[in-house]
Amino acid sequence: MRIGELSERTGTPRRLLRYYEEQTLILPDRSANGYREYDERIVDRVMQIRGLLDAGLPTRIIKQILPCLDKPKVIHISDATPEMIATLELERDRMTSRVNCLTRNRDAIAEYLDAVRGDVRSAGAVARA
Amino acid sequence: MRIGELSERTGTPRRLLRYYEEQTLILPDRSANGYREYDERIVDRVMQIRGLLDAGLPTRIIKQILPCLDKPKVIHISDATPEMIATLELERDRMTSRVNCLTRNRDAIAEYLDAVRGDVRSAGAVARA
DNA sequence: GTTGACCCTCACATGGATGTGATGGTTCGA
DNA sequence: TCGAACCATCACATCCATGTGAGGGTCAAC
Repeated sequence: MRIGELSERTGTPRRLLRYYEEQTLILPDRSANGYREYDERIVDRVMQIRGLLDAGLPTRIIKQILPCLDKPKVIHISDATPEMIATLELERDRMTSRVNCLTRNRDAIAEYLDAVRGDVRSAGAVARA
Repeated sequence: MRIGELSERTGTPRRLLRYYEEQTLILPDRSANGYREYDERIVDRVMQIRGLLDAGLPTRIIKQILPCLDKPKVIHISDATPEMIATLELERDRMTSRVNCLTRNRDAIAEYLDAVRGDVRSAGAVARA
């Protein structure tokens, strides 16, 4: 597919698809006329990129973790340098921290919303508690 | 405490503490000489802000969700406008998405790391699975 | 063969979080 | 009283993800 379709299917501006390519997160090939040609699988990858970006990871990090998320993992095991592994461990832990932080705060928001949605009497009861 | 101590205790540059104040995420009072004076509780709050920022939330949103995370929730229930509630619900869902995305990818990284750390035979076994 | 809808490559702009430094006031101990 | 170590404001700089648009090819349909 070409960039327009990918853009629509992923809800991602073309500009960003080109940007992700520039950051070497994706690597479309080109048809004779120079148009980018995207593989079907790239759809999922773009979604993943967006999700991670939205979760606060910079493209530099995403670029490093993407390769080890591909299903046939073993291919990439060979070229795992010690620094690479250290980076991944660190990033894994950072992601865990993020998950914890987000979960904690989301639960608090949910709890608040539940309280607000509850009728006034129950809210008053909470107030007196 | 003054800004220097808060900075050290939270690992946050002074610059950013002032920035968060400018964004009205925190509201220190001032001593006679104009120095910012921070309450003990602000330490946790700053950590929370940093965590949320790191998880990809903009200060604008953080500002909205912080009030409903304070323990005596009920105080803020009264001034909950419908738009406010809608915003919170949306943000709660966005946070859930982020948690899912992060968890998924973190688990994949962890799995990869386990595979890399494991000996070659077990990696081969995974490959054949 | 022209038009419209695609695509390309620049390149400059913006917004948000952060860095850095200039300039100057306050406090406190040597 | 002087100097170090705080603090203040202000302003400009940077990085990164994104927006926007100019100037120009490609191609299919009419």
